[in-house]
Amino acid sequence: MPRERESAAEPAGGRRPLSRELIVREAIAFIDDEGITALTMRALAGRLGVEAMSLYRYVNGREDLLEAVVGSLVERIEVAPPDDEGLAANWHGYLQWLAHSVRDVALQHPAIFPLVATRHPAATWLRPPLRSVRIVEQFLTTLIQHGFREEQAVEIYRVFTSFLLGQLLLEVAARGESTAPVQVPLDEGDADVPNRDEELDIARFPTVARLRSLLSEDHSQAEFERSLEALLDRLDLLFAQ
Amino acid sequence: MPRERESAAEPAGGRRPLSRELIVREAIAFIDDEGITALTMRALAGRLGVEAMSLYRYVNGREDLLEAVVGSLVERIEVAPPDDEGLAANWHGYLQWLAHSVRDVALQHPAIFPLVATRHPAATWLRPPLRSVRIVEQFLTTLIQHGFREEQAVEIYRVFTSFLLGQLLLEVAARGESTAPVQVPLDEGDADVPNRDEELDIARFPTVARLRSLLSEDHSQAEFERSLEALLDRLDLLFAQ
DNA sequence: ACCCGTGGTTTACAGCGTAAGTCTGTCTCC
DNA sequence: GGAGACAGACTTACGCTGTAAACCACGGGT
Repeated sequence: MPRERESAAEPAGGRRPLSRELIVREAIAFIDDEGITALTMRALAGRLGVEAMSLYRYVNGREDLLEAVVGSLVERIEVAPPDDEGLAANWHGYLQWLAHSVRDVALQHPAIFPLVATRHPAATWLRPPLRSVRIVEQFLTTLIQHGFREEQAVEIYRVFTSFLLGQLLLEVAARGESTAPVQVPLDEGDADVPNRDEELDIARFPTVARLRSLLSEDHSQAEFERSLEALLDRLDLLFAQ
Repeated sequence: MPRERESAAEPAGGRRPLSRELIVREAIAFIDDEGITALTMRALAGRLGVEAMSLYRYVNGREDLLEAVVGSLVERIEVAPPDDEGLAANWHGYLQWLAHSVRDVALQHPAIFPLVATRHPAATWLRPPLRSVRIVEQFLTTLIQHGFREEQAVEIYRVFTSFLLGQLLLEVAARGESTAPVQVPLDEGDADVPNRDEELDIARFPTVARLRSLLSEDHSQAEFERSLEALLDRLDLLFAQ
């Protein structure tokens, strides 16, 4: 006798029943695969083997879906390092760990992070829908319990967040570039050579031309670590206790 | 005798003839007024007293229009400080001036800056369409001529850009919040109280609750100056010459 | 007188988000 | 067993979007 199933509504298609979580998860996968502009209600529904309007029972329209997607990613940010690594013992360790946690999520979903960055910069994390209070809470309490004054903690929160935002936005963009397939138009050959004048004008921009390869190198990882270190050192200096 | 007009095609309607520049300018004003999602080809055309399809003679579709909008804003960034202020004499002065130039543009068009930030982080400024090579060129040459090695100049460019990006994204978001009218639904009173549980849970997040006013204060201006100073000092240290 | 480029309009269409109605199978209570 | 109730999907329909394509008006140039 087969193990009982909690839902008898399985139409023998092996299709999991719809749910908000499933829809959001699939939306994330979809955006990862095909980009955010390709995400339409119908297309997403199709991927779930379902009609578009069915989604509306679980999701309050496309805007709400995107909110949920962002929320889901924010949820994945770990708030506290595992005890056994002793990272929580000093605030350097904590901030370092948090930065990497955010970075991991951002790099796992490069197509979504810009959305997170523009719709939920730290400034708006405390407005409904409250997406990440728990991160802020953890952040502030950790710093305060390590001896910072309240205003200092808040200031560090701001500095730290804007640092992360800029750094990751750039890194995500850089990676998207290097991995993106070169967009060859594959149109009819009618296209008149329009991008010749777009070519880098070596006469006008000699330095950029000379340093081009240097500029397009990807140091993201190392640079991230170094900049993070620098930020922490600076905080050390600023708030020497 | 009235001064002669260079265009005899004026249909007595007082309407300037269409042009790419005019369209882009109007699009910027539109976004400033009504936000980016409200910008549709028909709406913009209507504002120009013209039919939607007329825009397509000057603009290669909506996507191209947005590109042009971003490009126009990037163009407005001044590349070099006026000679008479002596800011170009030291690289601190130059970077400070450049940072403020970018900041001015960002704060003048808060609804557009996120678009600039996500579509044109520094990493993509060197790919066609080459939007801001001249900024990069000026940046690099200035630093190099002040004694930095080439790799240093490139690294500073990266650090500086990610700093600006994060800082301004946050500031723009913060300002948008404080000035945004509180979105009261004005629907029928049918709406069941759904945002009660969204309220800040004081029990679970005591620190955030306590520091809420501190967190929502707007120190953007002062903080921007301070962070910029700190960054420059750090660069001083790092590349002490 | 003709033509043709310039700068617009008109018409048309596919695809979007989504409001509203409808079907269908299962659960619950008698 | 029968009768609702109801959840979870599908179907239809509407208004709006971006945009392709065809169509005019008209002001010189030859």
